[in-house]
Amino acid sequence: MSVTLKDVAAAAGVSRSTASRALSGSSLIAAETRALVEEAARRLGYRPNRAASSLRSRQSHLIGLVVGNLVNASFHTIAEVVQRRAAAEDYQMMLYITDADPRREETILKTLGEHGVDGLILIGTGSNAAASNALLASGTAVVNLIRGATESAAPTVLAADRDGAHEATRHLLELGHRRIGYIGGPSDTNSGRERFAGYEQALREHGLPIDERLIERGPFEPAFGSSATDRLLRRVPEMTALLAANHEAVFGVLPALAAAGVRVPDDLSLICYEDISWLRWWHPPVTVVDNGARELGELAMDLLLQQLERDRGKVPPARNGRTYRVGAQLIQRGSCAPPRDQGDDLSASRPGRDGTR
Amino acid sequence: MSVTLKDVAAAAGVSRSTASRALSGSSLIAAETRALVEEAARRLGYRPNRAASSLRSRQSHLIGLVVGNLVNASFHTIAEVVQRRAAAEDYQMMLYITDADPRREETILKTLGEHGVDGLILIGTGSNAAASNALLASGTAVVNLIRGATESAAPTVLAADRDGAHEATRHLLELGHRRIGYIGGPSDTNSGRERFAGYEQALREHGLPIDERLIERGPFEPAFGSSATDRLLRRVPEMTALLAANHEAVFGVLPALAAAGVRVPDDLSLICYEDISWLRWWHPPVTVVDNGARELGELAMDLLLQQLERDRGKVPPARNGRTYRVGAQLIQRGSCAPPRDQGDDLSASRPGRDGTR
DNA sequence: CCCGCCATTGGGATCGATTGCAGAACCGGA
DNA sequence: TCCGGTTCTGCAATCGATCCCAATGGCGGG
Repeated sequence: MSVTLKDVAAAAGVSRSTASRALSGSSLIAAETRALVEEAARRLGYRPNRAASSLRSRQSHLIGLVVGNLVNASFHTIAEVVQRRAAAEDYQMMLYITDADPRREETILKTLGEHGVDGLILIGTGSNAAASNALLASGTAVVNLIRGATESAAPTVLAADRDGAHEATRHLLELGHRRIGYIGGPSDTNSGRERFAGYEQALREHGLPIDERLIERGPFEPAFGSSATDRLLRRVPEMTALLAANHEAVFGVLPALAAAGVRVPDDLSLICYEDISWLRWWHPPVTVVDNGARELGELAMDLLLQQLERDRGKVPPARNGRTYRVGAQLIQRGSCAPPRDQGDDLSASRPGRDGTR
Repeated sequence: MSVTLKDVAAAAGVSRSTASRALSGSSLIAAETRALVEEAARRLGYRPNRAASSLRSRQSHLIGLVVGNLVNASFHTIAEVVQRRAAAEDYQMMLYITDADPRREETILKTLGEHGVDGLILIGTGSNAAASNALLASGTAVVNLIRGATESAAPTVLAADRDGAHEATRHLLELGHRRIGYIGGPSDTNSGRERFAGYEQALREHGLPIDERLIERGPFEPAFGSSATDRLLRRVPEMTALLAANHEAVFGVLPALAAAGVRVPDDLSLICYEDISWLRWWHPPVTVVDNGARELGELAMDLLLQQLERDRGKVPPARNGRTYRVGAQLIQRGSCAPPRDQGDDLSASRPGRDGTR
């Protein structure tokens, strides 16, 4: 029913092989023949049949992106970047959502195999190294992103979570803060562990003890951010700064602070993790640690395209599980200030706003 | 290199045709033969080659989802729903991002054709009805979502934007508000027009005039929300309620209100459009109009699967461009209250918080 | 003037699964 | 025992593009 290569060949008065070569940019073809075929293809509105093409050539021109969810700002930024890059290189992106469920992830990896994706970017649960290695072995390009799996043979792109948290904490310390609250993710996650380590390290470097009362770690949910904030405020009223290193929790932290009448940065300096566009519209604009979602996506695509290139050249080199890091960046805005005088009476200064309308 | 149907057939001691029929759930096959083949397939770890399958059967088991971006909460909710449903029905989802650029959209629609997607859900720019109709004609199932294209022959699923804005406005009117501000999207968009119409209608039904000074319409950006809020507060200090019907602008409206020291709902009642999970964690929890993103996605998938089913049954019935609406829902939380006494002196009552906690 | 090389082109097999059609096996009834 | 019918199975063609291999034609050098 639709126009096939055979039709184009007939219209151009050449054979199918010649037509194929002309359109696939092969070098062993006369320039004028190519022009002839291209013209015929255009005239007939020829659209190649990808199924046939990938059946024969074993290249699907499909890449898969597996993410935990799309709500997380970093994830959908990455999805946008990957889709854009893929399209530019004539690859199509199939998107999969695991909900952080290893079983769903496993199913997805199998399906990906069936469809013969050429490449795969995996923001994984970390528990399916075997399945992803199987794909690698069968010739699929694989890149792990954000969450590394130790036994994976594929390259891994990680955020510099430890550095980011370290830098943020140090910034607060250098402003003079000594009682710095921490709201983070669970310790069985990569980012939860690393960011906490950065916070700890910075304190230690300043010779400060780790005060458990200043620390709240819990699930990636707004509700947790809200309750954690309340607990911190109640437990340690003399806290002068807060590092909110759990992205989802930030949505609960901000309103909880507002509800408690805490003024930022007058009463409390605040740094949030992961840059979400609207945090710059906050009042005051919030200082954040940008984990570089865009760059993470770009680097992962670079590595994937490299592998893809190599596979086409049929030079499968020593695969390695090298790890790359994308640096974090502290973006200073208006939510941090030196702590006020310690002797200050909190309750006296809180009720009034400073009135700048 | 990998296991093919031929291998399975050999292992089970049957022909390729029989093996194929056994695995594809054909009815003309003996139960025990099927069991035999299935067992062999499992044992060998057979994974069908989708490219070959779709070449022959003309079914790609691929569906496309085209969205403008992934930042908008409704869009990524829809992406999640569609992906989930698709996976359950053994379809794979390819995701495309247009950035609301009609030219990109056109390219994407063509590519979708090449890959022979079985179906397509299009949150379009509205300007490529021709291309999508071409797909429809070539046997691809198509559903338009959120943004309708008048000349499209495919069914369309829309949000009840007019009703939603109408209900929200009426709610404010019934609480006693008379000066209700409106921040909305540009009038060349579907939602921008419809929501404004709902606002207008409600006012008219209450015999109130449309006051241009209370109205701000602009781009889907946080920055616009912020500046629009400032302008409204300055221009009409006696405004007692605000309907923020521009989703992206909400991110600017909330901080702008906080910055201006406006208390919600004491000084101003507030309703936002589109339910974003963390608005319930706001202080106070924000009353919203839920446009039903989840239901929009579900209904679009239902319609798509229906078409897909029909195509398999080879009963292409009268295609029609019927339009469906998913009702909006007012979710009342804590950001609305009756207006305070008109004679009240605003400046006198503002400094103190009402002291809870 | 003939030979051989290079640059192109065409023929036809091939990728792996699906499917129309023909035929085998089996059943019961006459 | 034979026949018609039903149920299941196998053969072989097919989908559309790719690519190995052989063939063609032109041209320069010996």
